[in-house]
Amino acid sequence: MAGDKDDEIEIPAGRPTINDIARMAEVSKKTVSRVLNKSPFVSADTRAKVEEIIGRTGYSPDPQARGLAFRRSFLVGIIFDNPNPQYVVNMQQGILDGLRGSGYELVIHPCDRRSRSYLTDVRHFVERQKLYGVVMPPSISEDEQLARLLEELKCSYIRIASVPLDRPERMIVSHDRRGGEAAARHLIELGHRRIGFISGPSTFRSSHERRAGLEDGLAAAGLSLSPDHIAEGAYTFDSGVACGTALLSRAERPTAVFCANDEMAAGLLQAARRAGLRVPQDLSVVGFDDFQVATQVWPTLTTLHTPTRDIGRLAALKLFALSDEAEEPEIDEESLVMRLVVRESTGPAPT
Amino acid sequence: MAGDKDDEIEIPAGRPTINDIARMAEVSKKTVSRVLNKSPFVSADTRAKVEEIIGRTGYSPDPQARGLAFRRSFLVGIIFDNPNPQYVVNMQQGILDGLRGSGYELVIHPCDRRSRSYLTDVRHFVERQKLYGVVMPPSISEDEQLARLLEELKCSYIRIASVPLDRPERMIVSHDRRGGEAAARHLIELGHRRIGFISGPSTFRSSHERRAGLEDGLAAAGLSLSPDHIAEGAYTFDSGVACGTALLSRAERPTAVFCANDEMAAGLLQAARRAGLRVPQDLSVVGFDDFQVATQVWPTLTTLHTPTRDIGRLAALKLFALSDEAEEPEIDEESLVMRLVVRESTGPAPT
DNA sequence: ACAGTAGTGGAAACCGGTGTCATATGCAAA
DNA sequence: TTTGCATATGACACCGGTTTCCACTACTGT
Repeated sequence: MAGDKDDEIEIPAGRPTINDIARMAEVSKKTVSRVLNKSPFVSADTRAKVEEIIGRTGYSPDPQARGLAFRRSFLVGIIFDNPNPQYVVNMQQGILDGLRGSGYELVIHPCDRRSRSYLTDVRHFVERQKLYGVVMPPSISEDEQLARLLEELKCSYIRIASVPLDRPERMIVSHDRRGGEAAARHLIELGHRRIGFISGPSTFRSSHERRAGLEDGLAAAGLSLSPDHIAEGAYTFDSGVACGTALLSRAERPTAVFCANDEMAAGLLQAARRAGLRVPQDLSVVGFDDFQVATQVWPTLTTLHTPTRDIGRLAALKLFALSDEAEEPEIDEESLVMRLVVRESTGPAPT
Repeated sequence: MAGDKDDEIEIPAGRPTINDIARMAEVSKKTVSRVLNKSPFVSADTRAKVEEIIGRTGYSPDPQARGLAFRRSFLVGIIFDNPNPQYVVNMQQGILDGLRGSGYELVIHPCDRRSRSYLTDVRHFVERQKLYGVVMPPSISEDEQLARLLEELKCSYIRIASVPLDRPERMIVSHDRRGGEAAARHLIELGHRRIGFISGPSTFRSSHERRAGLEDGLAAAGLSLSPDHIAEGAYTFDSGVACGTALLSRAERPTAVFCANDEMAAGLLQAARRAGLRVPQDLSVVGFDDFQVATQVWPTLTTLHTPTRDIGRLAALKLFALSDEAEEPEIDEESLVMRLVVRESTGPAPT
């Protein structure tokens, strides 16, 4: 028993490791590991002692070493191709909300679905980093090839889309269709009968759903969407200008137009101004998203508020639920409802 | 020598490890490691053989194991508190441009400087992940406490700001002042003499610099900025409306106003409309940033284009240069110049 | 009193890389 | 021929965790 004068508990110099904690608590590192991983086979006394020391030293296990042993990382990825900066930032914030306090971090991976190497890039990204999971917002979420790739790589994922695409535990379905219906009801209540629609790109389901909702609402009032009053845009401001110009030059132009997003609605306002139409006296406009642009144009846009950040948070929580690390979060469906925000761009139909 | 029938080269089942490569190349794992790390002490033959096998198997080393041995990670962080989504997304894209092909990934960490735990949060983030480096755009880049914290944690960082803050190798200085001067020259050439300014929050250096540039330009023409024609905004649309309303109600109102960003310029347009002023006939407006909003308002904004994405790319490259992993990138100063984009919101001064 | 069993803790191997150090080889100089 | 040095390679420990396996308690039931 030489050198047992040194059984004083020393605080190590740098960041403590599991060995330091074990030494200070006078247990084996395995026992510390059991405490860290909440194993039931640790006596209350031992657990308390170890936890006290962990708290006092501020120890937290090294994610790399942990990950190496677990054969996975503590990183969550977001793979996206959505062109709207505000959508992206809100979604990132939401995911981080859900990750907070878990020790997981968020790694971003924007991509271009048209790129030849897109799937290979994603494969390298997920495989190399051994991601814990990924979140995919639209429209990348609708890519079945990508979903199959992640399946093959055994990487958990959550898809956010406006229609159910696969197993519900891996999906968050946004209520775009009901949003479109709310827009329709609002315009119909204001007396509009000739209601037009500017869609997003045909590759976006959200645009289809928003249109389907509009048609639901119209049908309920005995109305329908005339092919003459539909234009296909690209979710961009410029496409909104172009589609708006086209719609407003129709012989029987609509008295109200529902746009599949705010950017295009802003473009439509521009087109209306150029055509000498006053909004909302001559033309009512409804947007979708309730992003900043909705309050920065004139007149301000009546639009549907999308709870992007809430959806992001939910996505992170669902990811944890997938691997039994947490309970399936109670989905507060009400918080995901898209609410109509009435501003200046809608008014009674011209007589 | 029992079992030497098995010296056939087998392709391993899952992802290959360094051991698999070593076995297939009939060298030690250490030699493979040397090839990976470009050690000069490997013969050309051996190197070629190992590289051939690496290429054929698609092997790439595990960043976690590598990081564990190196005592650092292959993650770059971006710490930001900038409220503009488009700035954030452009910056992220730029950093990713610079990281592409390097094997590094980008981890995001938005934060709120007013939060009590902000510095602690950053410390945990950087320390736990053992980040290779971080990029800090304004205004978080101006926080000296944060810089000292990173110094203490021995974490490389690049600060992006409109004035030099510390050692140049850790800074990217944006040319906000010259941008402000260009705005001034433009307005002066159009005949404006009473030129106003809407600033950002006083905590943003960029706003000071943009104003200083404006004053440079005015001084060169023998003009100056009247205190009556200055209002302090908050870089937000609403503050632009408020400041605009204030400035336009002055007895001698300015005939042109330079806004420290586009959002506020959009707000000013709104205020002008409410005040019954036509832009640009009665009032010229110059913004700053050239973000999407600049082309989505009416009239479209004359503004200064900021090369956010290029700056982000440069930041990533500089990070590598800090640790001799790469040459100091040749800073193409010309690509960082902020160019005036003339659109509809500026015109000759009213006579 | 004597096994049988569940609860608890430790030693050693392992995850996939890198660092240190020793050794083997080739070639020029003594 | 021997020495000396630089280059090329490998053995082994190590980074900081987890898992496997085993030993040692302290209870039970008979």
